[in-house]
Amino acid sequence: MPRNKVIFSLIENETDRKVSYKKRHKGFLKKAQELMTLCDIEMAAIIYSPYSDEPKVFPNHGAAINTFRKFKELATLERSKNMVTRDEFTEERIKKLEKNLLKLVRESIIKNVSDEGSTSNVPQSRPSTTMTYMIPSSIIDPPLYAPVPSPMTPQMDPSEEIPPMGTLIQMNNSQNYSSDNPKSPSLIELLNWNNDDIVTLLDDLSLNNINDQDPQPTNNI
Amino acid sequence: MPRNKVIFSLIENETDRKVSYKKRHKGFLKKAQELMTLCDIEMAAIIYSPYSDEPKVFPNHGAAINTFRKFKELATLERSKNMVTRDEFTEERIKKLEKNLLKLVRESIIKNVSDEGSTSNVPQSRPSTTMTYMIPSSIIDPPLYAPVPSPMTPQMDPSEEIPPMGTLIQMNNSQNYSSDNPKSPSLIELLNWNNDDIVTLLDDLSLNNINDQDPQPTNNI
DNA sequence: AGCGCCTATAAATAGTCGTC
DNA sequence: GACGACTATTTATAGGCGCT
Repeated sequence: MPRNKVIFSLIENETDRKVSYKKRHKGFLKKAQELMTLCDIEMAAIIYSPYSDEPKVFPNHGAAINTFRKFKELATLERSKNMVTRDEFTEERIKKLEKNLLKLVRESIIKNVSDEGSTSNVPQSRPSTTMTYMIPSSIIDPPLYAPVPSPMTPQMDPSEEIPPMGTLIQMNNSQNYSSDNPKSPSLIELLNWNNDDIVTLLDDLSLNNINDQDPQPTNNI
Repeated sequence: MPRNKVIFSLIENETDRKVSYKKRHKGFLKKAQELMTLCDIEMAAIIYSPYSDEPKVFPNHGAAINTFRKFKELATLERSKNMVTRDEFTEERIKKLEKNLLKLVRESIIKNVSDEGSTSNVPQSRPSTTMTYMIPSSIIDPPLYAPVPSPMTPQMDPSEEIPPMGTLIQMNNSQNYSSDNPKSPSLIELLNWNNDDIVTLLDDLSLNNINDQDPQPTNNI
């Protein structure tokens, strides 16, 4: 800008460009610092350049992170980048967990009935214990109110979509079970899980650095 | 800076401060634009001020998001803000799932043994099926190689830390089980889960917006 | 108080030169 | 070629003024 007026386009000469970058980078940071200090505002900046291995983060790492946090579209950014909120993930997990546990319990029962006495999965040097265990029929014969497959059905198609427990399936023979018929209990109920169990199962304390403050009013978002 | 030299501290007078902010804000963005264009670098900035409801995002929303993505400490930021990567979440889920399933299976067995014949959880109008089910002793008596609690132990302390299946516990009596002793099978193995089952259980296609590119080489990080 | 405009002046910096 | 220092200039902008 001195000597010659600046041309607002890429500096073609690589050497000149680097020199200019270094000068302007320094000036830019100074301007940023002035703006921040003189006017008492919050700001952050990142500069990636070919001239440094690390990005320049203004005003510093921690402050920049705090500022980025406030960027209200950050959640959208993360969702599209292989990240989800804990609540979203947890909800999906519960559904999937219940569905798959149901399937696995069924398969496991079928397998153990047909292979009765087999302990191939258990170390031979360890004794096995045979216990009589009440299997609620709703686990074996779901979906409730739907045609009951034989327990000896060889193997369920893994790709088969199993409706969630508790879902009422419209019967083919249109026989109507009225509302006095109890609803199928969910697998979670059958396993005597309560809400605390679920929370315990899905909550991970090691990931909780709980400092959700957002103390600032929305007037400067 | 003209007329009077600038004093590098907060402008106390509120009116002057706002005027100065407006001028400097404009100048700052111009400097940023020049730096970006003349030197061909990638950068982004956010400015929160009391003088605008929306933060000023430079150079624009989408570009800023892309730049923030590159900020390599973003994962740390998210972890502390109730967000985790899918892999981190999945790994923790597997551990927690196995641990809690183990506990629940134990409790369920204990409950059903002591309340044998009870079908309180099952609709009375539906028949129950009693099946003989081989319970591997390692489910009942874990941790394997550790002191074995009585199956009739009333109720496990929910806060009790259960070592992951497959972890070898050093015995108190120092009796050494050499390596020819089979390793405790994991609960997942006992349930006849294979890797595909795990993936199915934990993978959620609806959350996969797979666009993991990172096409840029690391020279401008 | 909040503007837009003006202007004098402080700051920023492109180009140059000399060293390594 | 990459710096460091040194200008000569261009830019940025504080303070003023007038208007609303």
